Amino acid sequence: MVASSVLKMAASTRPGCPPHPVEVQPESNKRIKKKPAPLSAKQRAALREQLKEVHFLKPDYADNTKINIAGILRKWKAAAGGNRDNEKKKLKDGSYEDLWDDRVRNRDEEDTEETGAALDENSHVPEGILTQETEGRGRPKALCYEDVLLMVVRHPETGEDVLAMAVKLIYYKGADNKPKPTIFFFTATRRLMFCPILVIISLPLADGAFAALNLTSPSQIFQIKNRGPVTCTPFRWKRDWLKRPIFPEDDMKRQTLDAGFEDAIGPKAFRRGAANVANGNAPDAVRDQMMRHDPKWATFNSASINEKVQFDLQNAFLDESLEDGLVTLFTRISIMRDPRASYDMVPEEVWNALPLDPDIAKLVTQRTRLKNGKYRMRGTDQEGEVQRLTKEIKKKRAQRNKALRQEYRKYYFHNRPTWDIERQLAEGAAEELEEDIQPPIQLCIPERAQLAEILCHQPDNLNANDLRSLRTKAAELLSTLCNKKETAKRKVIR
DNA sequence: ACCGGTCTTGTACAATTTTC
DNA sequence: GAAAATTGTACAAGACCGGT
Repeated sequence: MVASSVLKMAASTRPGCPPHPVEVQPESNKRIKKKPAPLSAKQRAALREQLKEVHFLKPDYADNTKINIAGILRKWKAAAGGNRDNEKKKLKDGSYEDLWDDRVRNRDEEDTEETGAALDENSHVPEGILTQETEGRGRPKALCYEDVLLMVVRHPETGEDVLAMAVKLIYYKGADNKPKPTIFFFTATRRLMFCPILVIISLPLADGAFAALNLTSPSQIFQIKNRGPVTCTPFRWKRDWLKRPIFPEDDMKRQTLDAGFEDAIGPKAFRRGAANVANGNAPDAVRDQMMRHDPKWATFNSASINEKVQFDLQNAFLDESLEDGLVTLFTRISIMRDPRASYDMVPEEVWNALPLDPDIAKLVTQRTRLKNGKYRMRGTDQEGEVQRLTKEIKKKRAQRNKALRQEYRKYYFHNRPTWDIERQLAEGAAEELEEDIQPPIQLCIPERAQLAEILCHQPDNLNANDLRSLRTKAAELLSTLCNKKETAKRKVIR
């Protein structure tokens, strides 16, 4: 189901920001790296044997992974101009300081890291440098750690200590360029699949971003209680992590296609869905709160953090009841779902029957001619050209295959119902045991498989304790998963 | 025109198959 | 038996697009 996208999101697209992303290794260094000495046949066989057991690899992230949102990058450049005042003023008046506590104070930090000079934390960096920083390598405008406040709060009604989360989005929407700081509150949901807190727990654990050094497992997080008179205990992030993105662009597209939806479910669908559901179930005011908390409420200076939190948390708890609506939403989307469909569902015969693409054929001929019967081109004059052709061929083939996959999907979804009808009529009343087959979960990484199992097949009526341990388990799996990626799956030669 | 996205192209890396 | 080619995962970043 949809879970796979969640898994994918968490596992595959983490930015592997090194603790100090500063000294940028010259790219070439990595590439110059010599090829390892060739192995003997025996060694190779041994290695092959060993690799049979390998089901996952460590992700190989770029040194300086950035969020890939073109619009934001453009804004970055543009923001060097006058546009920043708005934001700066907001920060200056101290409105957010109590809630977003150490953020403001830490604002001038990258510089220290960069030069390696240990500036003391109270020293002030001139405005100019600040602006420069923001332009160049300040925080990305994606969701960063500093935008997320995870905390244990006392439930206003039950008095229980529960996890809650405030997420601040500055540039989340708007027809103009103006930042619209908006704070969303979340509490844990009973349906683990939709639980935002689960993710926010797992990612920092995998990153080691919690300020509390001995905080290393999800179960510890769930254990934290409010001690003494406080009713809110926020988890702080390590300073290094404040300006780093929590997660980058998602990769839901292919995953949801894999799950057999006719159209990929994207963030848009979620958003639209959420709005629709709220429209049906809640008065406008509540909907507005759900979609966008008025930024003004956080701007007053007099209130204490606890007041704020409490005020808004009540609304957050209200939202909880909408969870069921979300389930409904997925049901609605799922009407057109066909579990038999997948990303690449082109049958063998079709692949085999595929006529030669004239363009590709031409390129291949060209290459063959260039190679002139030789196999090894290293050092020859034609080497470069042959490589170029090889690349071109590869690209063309990839495009072609992709087009075919898409075409076939279209074709399938269009015709499938007709085929079914025809078949039914042909077979008369021959009762077909209508398979509501859940596609089996087949994932290489054990953590991913287990997690999928938990999220997809979560039992409905768990008691508080069981739910809690399941939640813990899920968070553990999720954070482990962050450090693994799938190996490539080789199919039989086509 | 701009925003918030998606699509496409290009790159690296590693495992595997093909070719000579 | 090793070089060359191909394949699949993943990341980067510009191109492109539809809605307002």
